[in-house]
Amino acid sequence: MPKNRIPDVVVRRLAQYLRLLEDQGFLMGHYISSQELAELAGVTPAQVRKDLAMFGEFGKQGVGYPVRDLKSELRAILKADRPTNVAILGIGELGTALARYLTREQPEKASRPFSLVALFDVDPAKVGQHVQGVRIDHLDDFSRRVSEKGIQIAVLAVPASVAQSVLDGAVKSGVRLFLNFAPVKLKAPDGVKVNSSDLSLELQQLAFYL
Amino acid sequence: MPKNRIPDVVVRRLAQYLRLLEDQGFLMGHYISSQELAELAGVTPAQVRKDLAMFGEFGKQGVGYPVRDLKSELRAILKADRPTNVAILGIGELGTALARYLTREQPEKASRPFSLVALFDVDPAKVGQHVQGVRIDHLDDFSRRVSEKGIQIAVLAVPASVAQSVLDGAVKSGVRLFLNFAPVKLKAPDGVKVNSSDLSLELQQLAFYL
DNA sequence: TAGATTGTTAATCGATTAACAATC
DNA sequence: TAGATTGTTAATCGATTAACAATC
Repeated sequence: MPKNRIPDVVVRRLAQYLRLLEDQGFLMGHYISSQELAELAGVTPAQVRKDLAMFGEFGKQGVGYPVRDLKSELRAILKADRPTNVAILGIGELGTALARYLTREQPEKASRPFSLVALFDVDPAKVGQHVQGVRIDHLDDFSRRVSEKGIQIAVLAVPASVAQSVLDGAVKSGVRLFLNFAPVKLKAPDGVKVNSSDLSLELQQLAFYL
Repeated sequence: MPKNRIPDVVVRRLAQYLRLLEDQGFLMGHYISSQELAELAGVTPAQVRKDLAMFGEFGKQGVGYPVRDLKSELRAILKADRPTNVAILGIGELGTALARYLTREQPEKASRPFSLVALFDVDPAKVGQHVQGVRIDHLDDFSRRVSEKGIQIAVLAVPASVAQSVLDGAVKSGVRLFLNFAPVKLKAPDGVKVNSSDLSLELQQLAFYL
């Protein structure tokens, strides 16, 4: 499965489909058509079929996709069938909110694929405290904890001014996947993926439509 | 200026360019070339020129774009030259973090285009309390406050289960621009714009690359 | 079988990049 | 003027949509 060939936007839609199936599972019969799934997701049926066909032939002509199987295929593709270990770097207001969010109760039968395994900050007043039962370590210990705790994804909730250097350090420690909340464009070497969520950019974009 | 003709992705890059100019302002001379701006933004020079050309001829051949003028043009385009009134709906952990974020100190000369003017929740224990000096009102008062406070953008930080109905109510109250943090796909009528920021979708997308 | 829906190919659409004449 | 860089047109690229034969 050459991931380089799969557009990001397809992966995003697959995650969307999976969530829709998990949310609405109890309302559905054994099969769901591309038409029905498309309606839920707000896309075209052709797009649903194309997205799914990139990973295999999951459907049955004349009937649709078997819901149970489709869910487990999607979970496997997205690695949602196993726990993924997440660390948060920067335990300010936002980092704390994200920690709570990640450990919150999940609704009904949804899989809970993310485990919060470590928290980091540089403030001596914070180091040693606990959030949601997870200890805050000093950022200097990050490298050691990557192997100890098996950190797979690092969430950056640090100030913009230090985001790039924190990222660089984390990359050196062997982490390849990042979700960045600092309002800066980060540069990373090949093989490292950085998704960004930028509140002020989102708001600024909305303001254009005023 | 027919906004329908401007792709979303262009607006997003313009906001990015503006931020880069504001962040790096003190390092720059009077002019910046599309080449230089492109490097900062991580895009091609042709894209920078094309994006800017959609709104006018801001550059001077052989020289580049005058930084001061370009900044103020971008601010005008993005409405960052005037305050925009934002309300947050749902003052849980995330809503509180967002409130703090929106009222935080801004670095140096950056414009501060967003004013947090109102907060809403349905929990009687929260109504009447203050966050960052702003009172939490009951969501029932939303409609009244829209006109009183001139709410232009509503940030949805409510639970996923009620996000759609809260959105519907806010639309009835006359708000047209939304930033949604609930992990659900929201439906809105034409003329209403909803941007979404979905943490679990971002993480799920990263997990694909494990 | 008849009806329905998939998987896939071909057509369309839109955005990005390249190229270059205009011009500062 | 000579050199550089814009604004814009044309070429490329990639993703979305339409269409339909295969087939359950």
